[in-house]
Amino acid sequence: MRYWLMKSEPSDVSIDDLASMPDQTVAWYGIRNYQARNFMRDQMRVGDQVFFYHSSCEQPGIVGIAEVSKLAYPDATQFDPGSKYFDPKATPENPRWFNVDVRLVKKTRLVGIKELRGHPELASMRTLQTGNRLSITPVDPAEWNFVVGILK
DNA sequence: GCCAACGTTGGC
DNA sequence: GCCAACGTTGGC
Repeated sequence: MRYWLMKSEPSDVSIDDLASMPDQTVAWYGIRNYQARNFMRDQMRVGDQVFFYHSSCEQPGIVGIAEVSKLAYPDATQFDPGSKYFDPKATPENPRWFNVDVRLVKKTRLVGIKELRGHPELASMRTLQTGNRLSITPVDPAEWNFVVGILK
């Protein structure tokens, strides 16, 4: 089993939005970065554990734990001309973008980016590196366990 | 709103 | 295949 960190803008889908979804599950649509897509399409498996992270907001940080509940499948928004995620180069026969489904495991306290950066144990966490622009990043088991430890 | 960082695009 | 221009991300 792998561990991941997935960023979402709370103005788009917040942890509370996720909690109120049917089955507390959401399709992780709208990823238009190849590396992030490849993580979902090639590496994510049902049961993988995910830190749900709020980005581009007043208090960026980890706000919950979720899990992959469905393997990657074509992202429906790429075929929708009315969507801002529409991709004219994608066809149902040749989809370009994929997403997994993610289900809430539990909300946690907010562990802000500043707090995360304050722990030397997390110094090499992908998402904390300057210039990191990936919205989906792998998390080392040691990092995962450390963060779970400070959540309490 | 600023801006550093970096991915993508497209002309050559 | 190079690389300049452009767009986007995301913390501050």
